[in-house]
Amino acid sequence: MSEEMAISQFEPVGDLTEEMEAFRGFLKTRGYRVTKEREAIAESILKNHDHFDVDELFLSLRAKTPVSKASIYRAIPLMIESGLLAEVYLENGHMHYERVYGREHHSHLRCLNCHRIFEFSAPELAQVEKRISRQEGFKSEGHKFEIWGLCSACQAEKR
Amino acid sequence: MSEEMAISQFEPVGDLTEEMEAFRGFLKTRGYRVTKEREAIAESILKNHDHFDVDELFLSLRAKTPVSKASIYRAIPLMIESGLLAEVYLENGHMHYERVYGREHHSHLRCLNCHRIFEFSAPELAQVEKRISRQEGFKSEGHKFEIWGLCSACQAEKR
DNA sequence: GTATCTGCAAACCCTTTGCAATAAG
DNA sequence: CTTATTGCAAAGGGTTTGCAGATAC
Repeated sequence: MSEEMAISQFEPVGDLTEEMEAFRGFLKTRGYRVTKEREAIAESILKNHDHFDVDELFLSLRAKTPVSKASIYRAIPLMIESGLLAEVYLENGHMHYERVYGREHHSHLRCLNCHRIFEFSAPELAQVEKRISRQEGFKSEGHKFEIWGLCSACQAEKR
Repeated sequence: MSEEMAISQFEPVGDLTEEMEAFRGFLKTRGYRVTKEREAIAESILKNHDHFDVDELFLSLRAKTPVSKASIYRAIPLMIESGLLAEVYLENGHMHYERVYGREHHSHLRCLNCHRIFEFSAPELAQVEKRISRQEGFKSEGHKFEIWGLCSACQAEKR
């Protein structure tokens, strides 16, 4: 596990050509237009947002290439459909998203005290998804696993 | 697994004395008052709501013992704290709840087409929670696992 | 040139909150 | 009696939408 550090932290990625090209390809295939706003949004997410909410994205775009919140909200379903993003959790009344493209599938540990998100991988979850789906005649497309509680720092603090 | 049938279906439970008494006890212990509104809400949930949203609860109470939505919204955190309820998922922009008291822990299969919820139990999930928490120094308080995809009926329909 | 997309502002809708009246203990 | 709780209506706040102008193709 590594503490989730991406929120509001700049974390440049080497070459985005491939990822951006994949997104443009998705748009064209679907008959959607490749606009500078959509490119700016996707690029910002690929560059510096592993986890984010709409406001963070809006603010981080404002400096270089301002995009209205309306356009961000309209772009999100497209990015989810393209496999670039996923909704992860609701906190304080608004949704938080996570970049999926180019990252391994993982699950979350959520601290109820400091609200930080930690990530981990547990291979048996995919097996559970598979087994239960087979048992129930379900055609699964994904799963989500989350653990909540107190992180080690917050346990220490309360002692 | 059994299809989740409780939504807007009456499903009487034998004797609610014990469950209601537990809820009253919780209120008293915390210094909260036992009001007829809180009793009506808790009783309605225990009697006929395994899964529900605020509007369903509001409407089902309206006939016999009307309770305002404000009071329902104010009662929910208390019921969650008492262990009677849990938030389960956000759909169509509003929260859905599930009765916890007197039911076994289970996970959900969510059909993306018909939006029905199916339930299942997978014992290894508790083990994953335990193992990961130990590994990460986390003090866990619960977990949630969800699988989404197409239920068998919806697969057949689309064929 | 034409249909999609954008920004703006207003609309939406679920949820929360202020306040005066009511009821629990 | 005292203080928590209720219902109402208004406010809040994230998200969606109508529309006119801009832009991709």
